[in-house]
Amino acid sequence: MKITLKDGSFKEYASAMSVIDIAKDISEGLARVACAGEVNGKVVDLRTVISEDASLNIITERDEAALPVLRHTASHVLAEAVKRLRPDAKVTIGPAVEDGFYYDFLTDPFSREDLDALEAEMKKITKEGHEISRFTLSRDEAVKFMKEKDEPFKVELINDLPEGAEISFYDQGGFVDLCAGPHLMSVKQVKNFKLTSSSMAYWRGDSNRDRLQRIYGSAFFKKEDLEEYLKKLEEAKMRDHNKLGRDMKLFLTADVIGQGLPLFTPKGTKMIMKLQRWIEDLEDKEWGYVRTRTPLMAKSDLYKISGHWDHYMDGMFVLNKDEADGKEVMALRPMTCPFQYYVYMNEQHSYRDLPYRMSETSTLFRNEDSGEMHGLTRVRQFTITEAHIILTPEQAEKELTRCVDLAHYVMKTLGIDGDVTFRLSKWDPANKAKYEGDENYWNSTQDYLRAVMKKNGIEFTEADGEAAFYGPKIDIQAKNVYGKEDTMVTIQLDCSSAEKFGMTYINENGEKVRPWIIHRTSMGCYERTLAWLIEHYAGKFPTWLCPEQVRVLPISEKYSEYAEKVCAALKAHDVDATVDNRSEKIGYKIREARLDRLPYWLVVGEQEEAGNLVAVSSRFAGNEGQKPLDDFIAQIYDEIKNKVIREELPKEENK
RNA sequence: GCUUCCGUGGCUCAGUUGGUAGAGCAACGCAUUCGUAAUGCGUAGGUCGCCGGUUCGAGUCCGGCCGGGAGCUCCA
Repeated sequence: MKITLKDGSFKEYASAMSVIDIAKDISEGLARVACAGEVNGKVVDLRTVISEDASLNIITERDEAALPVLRHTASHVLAEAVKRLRPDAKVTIGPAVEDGFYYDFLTDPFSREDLDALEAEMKKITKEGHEISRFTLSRDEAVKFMKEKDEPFKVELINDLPEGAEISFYDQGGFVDLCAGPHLMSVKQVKNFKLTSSSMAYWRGDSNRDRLQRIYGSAFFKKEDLEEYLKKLEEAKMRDHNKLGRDMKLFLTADVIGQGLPLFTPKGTKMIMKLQRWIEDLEDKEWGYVRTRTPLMAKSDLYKISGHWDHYMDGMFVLNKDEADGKEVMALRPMTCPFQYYVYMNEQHSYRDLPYRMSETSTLFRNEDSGEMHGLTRVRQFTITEAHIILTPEQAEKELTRCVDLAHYVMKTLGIDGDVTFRLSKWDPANKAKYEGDENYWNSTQDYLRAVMKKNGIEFTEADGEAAFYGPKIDIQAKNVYGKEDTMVTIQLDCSSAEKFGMTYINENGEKVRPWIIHRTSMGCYERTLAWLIEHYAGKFPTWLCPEQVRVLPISEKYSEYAEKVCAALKAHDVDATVDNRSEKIGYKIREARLDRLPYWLVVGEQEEAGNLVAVSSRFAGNEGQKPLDDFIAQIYDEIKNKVIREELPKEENK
């Protein structure tokens, strides 16, 4: 048998039966993840390899594939610890996930103290250092085995496995768990782990079934890696827009106003206005959009045509629902689509006019469940640069590409293009009632979007059940500091709404035909984009986006007149500048300017006033020394105009 | 909507077994007029998220509501 190692070398062994010995052999020199190997690209337990001519890679702890094995084993150690401290707890499943693992139990909630106690127990278990052995049972035997252990969830899992399947178990010296593997050779190898949090989860994700307690944790081979991971978690919390954005006085919420209804301060508003003015000009001047302004609400009749009444009722704020006093039933709009369609239909269109690109800075209302709201990323009212492009089917491919290009340009300019992933959001064939149109419609539109992305060389994932009810989407996804994913930009293909609304254009043969529609955003809603920017830059935004770009710091009140003059000159060049005129020492003013994350601050005193100079300091270069005022104005004007993203000084130098 | 944790002055927090609120920073005032990360002194600021209950007495115990976090579910 040939064993190939990651370094390219390989060893010949006489018998497949000795594969465990092989693993142990290798483990002494190279590997600690000794019972996991890769056969034909799949990570398996070496003990399952029986073929004489299998060629496999032994996974070493240096391999990425090793971490899930470690973490999965850690989850079994956790399960054993829980069973020791709470014998009545019922075990369910405990997989490795991105960055760690979890395990779900049917038991009472866990407090932080419980988690600490479990960690201590886990350490005890790993010190006991039992070997992990694997054995298999037939399905009937397995059911009997888990029934004896009184583990109903495991019994259910086993019953769902195909008949005749060989069911594997892992025994770590007393605690035995149903598991497909692979695992480490010994619990001894589980060393650097941490239980991070606990929460509730439903059995099989079904809110009608048992409520389980989930414990999250992570594990690493190296202590340094665990420490770095925990440090990263801490740092992530420091960047959390929901904390930082409030601290920086960009937005607030008020109990009496309600959940998911953020209020923007002058600073936060300034940032949003900068984004909005930029996007509107960009779309109109360079990408061929026209602008509309349509009502924030409409009669229910409109939503009945659009399909929202049937497919999106729960997500809407409905007014006069009971038609009291004979008042008409209205609803706040959850999207702009149908409104813009009526603008389109206000006149007759020729194929020569298409694509007709209508954009609107559009405020939308969505009645999210109370538990869904989060900071600025999930709110009940938000404003989005939403466009609907009416076009001929022949134009769709090119226009979809243009939409992707625009979104990409926007993200690149914001400096956040590296954070995103693309997703083809498809319907859910198992839940057809949620969607309009038949299988044919969905397959063809999904194929269309897939082809466009492939043609543009975009890497993407595909997800069922993420489509709009009227069509599939290209979604551009970004993760927040906690690793939770949100849609930033969406580009949707809709070949069905035109029919519902009776939209037409006149084709080359003079016939009235149905257009296709692209629903798209270029940046995502302003609230979510601001949140993303706060987290990406940890509040240290590129100069052009900063609500306060320059602060002029007179050394004493004697120079405040000159400071005001400098400030006025900056403002005349569209720079957001202020003067700190307080009678504080210069060191104090500088400290505050830094803590406020200002890109630039200008110290002015006797020398500067005499020479019409400013002493420039910045987040990017520290103390840049004295410059003529006009030079500085030219420099920052250019930086703002071109939306330059300057590199920050390293942390040590910039505290 | 569900589970769980949390809610003390603008911010960060302290407040011992229930005895009637305290610090630092910020703010404000006065002094200081200062050269690249904290000048000094003083003043003011809280019905302890809201409502109700237990108690002679509740920031502290109990219940409900509102709001915030994490996770689940949902997400056009």
